[in-house]
Amino acid sequence: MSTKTKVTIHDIAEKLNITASTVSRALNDNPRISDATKKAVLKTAKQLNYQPNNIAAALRHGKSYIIGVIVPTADRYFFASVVRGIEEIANNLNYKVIICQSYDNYEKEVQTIEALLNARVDGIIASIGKNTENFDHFKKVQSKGIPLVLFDRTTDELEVSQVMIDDYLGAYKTVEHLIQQGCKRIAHFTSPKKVSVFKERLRGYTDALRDYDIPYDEQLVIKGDLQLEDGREGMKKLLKLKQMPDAVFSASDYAAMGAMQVLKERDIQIPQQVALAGFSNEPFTSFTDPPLTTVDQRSIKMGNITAELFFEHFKSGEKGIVSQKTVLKPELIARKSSLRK
Amino acid sequence: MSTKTKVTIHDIAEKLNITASTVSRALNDNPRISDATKKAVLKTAKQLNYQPNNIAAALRHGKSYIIGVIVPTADRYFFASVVRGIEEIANNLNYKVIICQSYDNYEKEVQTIEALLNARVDGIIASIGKNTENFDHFKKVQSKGIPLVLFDRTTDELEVSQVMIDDYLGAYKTVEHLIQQGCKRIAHFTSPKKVSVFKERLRGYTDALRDYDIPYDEQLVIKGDLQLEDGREGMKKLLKLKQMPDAVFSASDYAAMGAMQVLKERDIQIPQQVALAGFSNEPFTSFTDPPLTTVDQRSIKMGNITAELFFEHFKSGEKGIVSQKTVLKPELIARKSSLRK
DNA sequence: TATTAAAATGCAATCGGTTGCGCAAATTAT
DNA sequence: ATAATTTGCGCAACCGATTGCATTTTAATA
Repeated sequence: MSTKTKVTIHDIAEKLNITASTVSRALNDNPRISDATKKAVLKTAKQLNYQPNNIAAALRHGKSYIIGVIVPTADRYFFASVVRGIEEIANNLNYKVIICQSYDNYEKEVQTIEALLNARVDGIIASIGKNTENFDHFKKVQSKGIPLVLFDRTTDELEVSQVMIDDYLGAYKTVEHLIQQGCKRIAHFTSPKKVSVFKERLRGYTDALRDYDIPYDEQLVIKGDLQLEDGREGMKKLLKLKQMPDAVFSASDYAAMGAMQVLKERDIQIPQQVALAGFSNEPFTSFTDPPLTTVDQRSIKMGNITAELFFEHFKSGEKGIVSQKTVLKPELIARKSSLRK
Repeated sequence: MSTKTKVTIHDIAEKLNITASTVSRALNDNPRISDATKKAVLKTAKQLNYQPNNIAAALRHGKSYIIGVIVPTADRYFFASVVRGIEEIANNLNYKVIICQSYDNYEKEVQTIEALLNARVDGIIASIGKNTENFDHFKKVQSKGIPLVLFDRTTDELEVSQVMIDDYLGAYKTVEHLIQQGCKRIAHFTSPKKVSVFKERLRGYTDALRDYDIPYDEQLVIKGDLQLEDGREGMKKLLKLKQMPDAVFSASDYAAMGAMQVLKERDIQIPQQVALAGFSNEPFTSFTDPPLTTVDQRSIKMGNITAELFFEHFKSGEKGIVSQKTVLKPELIARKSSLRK
């Protein structure tokens, strides 16, 4: 009850015989207002059950205190935790976060950007969809002077601030680790998509082989969508080669898991016969048998840093923003799937 | 370039020598506007690089086309996919979704509600935090006539529409399944929290035992936080009993996983010596060895239904809303961890 | 051709705060 | 005691789009 019509600052003003301006200032703790008035305003605000309307404020000063976050999908651990990391920071600064999923669909991504623009979000944080090859929608965001920061799935075609992990290093270290465990024919699961992370991991893979004088064998590089099923098929393909690999470094934990399943079905010893390593440190990797060696992407940290970088841009005003690239060091998590002892 | 000052419908109007009202109507495809004018408006809108401002529209008709979703944490698969399910529906109806995490923290939950109210979201969908025992903040939402729907973690203390799965049934079926596999001493991991889902699962457990004439043994019911570590400790505790259980039904997949680890470390055969079952169908459960029997909570479906229920309320206008309780049937996913064949 | 109905557009208020500028009262300085 | 500040608050425009009602233009009917 009580909440008949919406109560506004005008109602408060009326009841106190002052103006809405004063009420507004009082509520915002403006120093130009006396403490007495402030108290009175606060009191009647409670009495009348006043609920501020951010929309009106947002309209007035063109700031919504909302930032849009676009991820391919929110139900993958990695993205979910980055979002969590972003939210932690944003919330502390009184910003709300709108989460949008592109489902790796280009059109949806474009539409989402448009919707966020219409909603007048104060900025956008995004991880680019797998199939995106045209970046005009992101350029539009920038041209409107709206802060934009990309994380993980980024692109060089945009002069934009970005946060990612050193995928190259993560891959290099993993392959190096496999080599040190005695592996000599190391296969790699990668993606044909033009997403930098996969290209970087591939580069880390080839460079590590080269540095350790292991010949690069094209047959051992399997391209696919990196889902579990792709890993299964990739592994089967590898097992048909004249010479079987003695290790698989997958650019995705899921594909690595698929490979593990196939190996176990065929009673091939992991890691003795074939060592395995994935990428992302998905939660399940520690639960498999054997636990899967993988690379941690510092997801929450990445979210924190992305948000911090975002707010830096934000404060640094319209101009004078120089795009900045932050690269986090990934961490190799060596587990039994690759530890030959 | 070009985007000097913000261009509004007034700019379009000026350029065409018509009024803003006409532009507004044209943009909204109002039938009272001639096609010729509409085309002209659309054209100059593009020319001027016009970007609609939803905030102004929102202020005008008190609708933000945004709904707030509160989950304890967004990086758990279950919640992430419910959110995904909600988003699917909402997006199709041109609604955006603000995701907020309560981190199972009561104060944060209250603050979040307040923030969403200030943001004038058109409604709120929430899953209650574990530690919440006072529901005034939710009552406030209702008293303001803002649609509220709860999912999964709900409460009877609120006359509110809710969507959940039949936790009782899920538990009952699981225990029944274990019994049919020949288990006679079935332990249960549960939580001491006052969250209905755990109470229901416990009830399903006890009822199934009763129906199959298996004596209830208090020692076999372990209360804890249901994390992996709690499962490990619970299992160790159980193994110390004079008479070991021959099955464990855990109210959480994580705790079940902990139990599995302990059993494997001690070379206790699963499911022959101890059968295992969890709850939630977390993605990792199919990757464990043996794969873990569990109960699927239809998370995406739950999200879809929750959103649909929400929008029903929404349309049914202010009054005439009767709270409605939707219960989804869970699905027992019997895997090797419990199949004694 | 005059009359009326229908179609297309304009007018002006409104949504709920915010804010630059101005004015009067209270306080301090000279 | 008078001038110079400081303090506290009001006035009114404004943010950008929406909408009920009025008005004008066009088409239809008598």
